[in-house]
Amino acid sequence: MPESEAAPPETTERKVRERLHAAAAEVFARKGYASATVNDIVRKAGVTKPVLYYHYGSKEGMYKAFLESALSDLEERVGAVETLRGSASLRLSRLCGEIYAIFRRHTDAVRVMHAIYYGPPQGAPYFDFDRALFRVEDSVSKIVRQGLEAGEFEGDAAAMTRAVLGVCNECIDIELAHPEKAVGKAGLLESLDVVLRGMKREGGR
Amino acid sequence: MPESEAAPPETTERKVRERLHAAAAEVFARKGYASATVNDIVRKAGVTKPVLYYHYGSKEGMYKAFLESALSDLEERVGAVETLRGSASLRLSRLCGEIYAIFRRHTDAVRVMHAIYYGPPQGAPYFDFDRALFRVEDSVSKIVRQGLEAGEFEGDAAAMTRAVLGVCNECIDIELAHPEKAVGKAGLLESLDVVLRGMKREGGR
DNA sequence: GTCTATACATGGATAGAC
DNA sequence: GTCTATCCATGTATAGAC
Repeated sequence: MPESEAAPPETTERKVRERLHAAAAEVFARKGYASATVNDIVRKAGVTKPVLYYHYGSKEGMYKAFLESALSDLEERVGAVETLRGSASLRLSRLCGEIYAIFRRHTDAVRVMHAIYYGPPQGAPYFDFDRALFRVEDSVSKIVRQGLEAGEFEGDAAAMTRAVLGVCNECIDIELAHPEKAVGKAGLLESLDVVLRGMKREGGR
Repeated sequence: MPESEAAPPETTERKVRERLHAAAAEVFARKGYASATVNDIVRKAGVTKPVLYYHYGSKEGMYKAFLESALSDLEERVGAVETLRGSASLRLSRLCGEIYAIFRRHTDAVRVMHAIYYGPPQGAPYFDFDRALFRVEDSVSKIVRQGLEAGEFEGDAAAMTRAVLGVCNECIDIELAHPEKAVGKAGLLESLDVVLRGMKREGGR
């Protein structure tokens, strides 16, 4: 990033950077890191190659800036939800709803992250997804344990945490693979309710 | 599976094909489709480039053969579990256990599939994952509906199906991202039990 | 800051001998 | 069936003018 010394009409530079950022998001999401080319990105952004290198240094720099902006937003919003009050069930609903909302805001980044995190590294540069994802896991885990202490829940904390995260991820996965079959926030909360209440009929067993 | 079986002195060809297959599995799983190179595969298999082209035609043919063998195994085993009898809960446990076992047998293929199916296509050739995955989903869904009809379960069938698949995928995802944190079949069944019984304490609310 | 033109490396695929 | 050597397209990155 060059040292700009009080240059007011920087609107052009800003817009170029943003256009590159948006174009990179689309291209990386459609092709993955390895298969995405700098040519693809600059073409979509309506600039030439050296412009990308001037602003982001390399394909790698472009990629990291793209992921960084999405994941920092995730951490911020999950942190905000942690301050809410109410029953553990209610707070889990809110948290899951927020996770889903973040996914909708950053679908491109989630798709790329998903592929790299669970799949082959694709030769992509290292990126610390764990920091943000552990944040989410800890947030769920904390609410579960509070529910246990309050006598609202019963069972194994780790198994319950996995079940809650499982329904969130399942609904996100469905939408990633088949957008037309998306279940939405409503479908997610419905599945969360299954986990909270159980599938078996009351008194059955 | 090659057509002719009555050729005894084919041991060399067989071994070469199998070595290539195994090498491709490792390389695709470590690098993904786009980033994996034919050179990587032949080097690991201990053969030269034209040998791969002779047996599999192209990088694409190598890739498809690799996935096909894993997914046909998946379909076959899921079909076998469908014949079992017992309560819906028990059959769901068996099915989830089998899904996990298949994942363990074909971790490489699952990793690659996961990335392509939920993530960017990576410029990989089209492969019909849906056929096999819908088979799994239908299998779970059918048991859930039978449980509902028998009065063993209560709730929304689609939401319950998502919850069950969610715990399976969650446990698989954990192992894909952090093998050292794997919860194993036991952990999976524990989480499935959470879904069956519910997190909330009996009588609470 | 942005352009044109190009250096340089790599990868998929094949020709042709054996 | 397998080898050596090579073709050719593509991709990242940069030099140098404006």
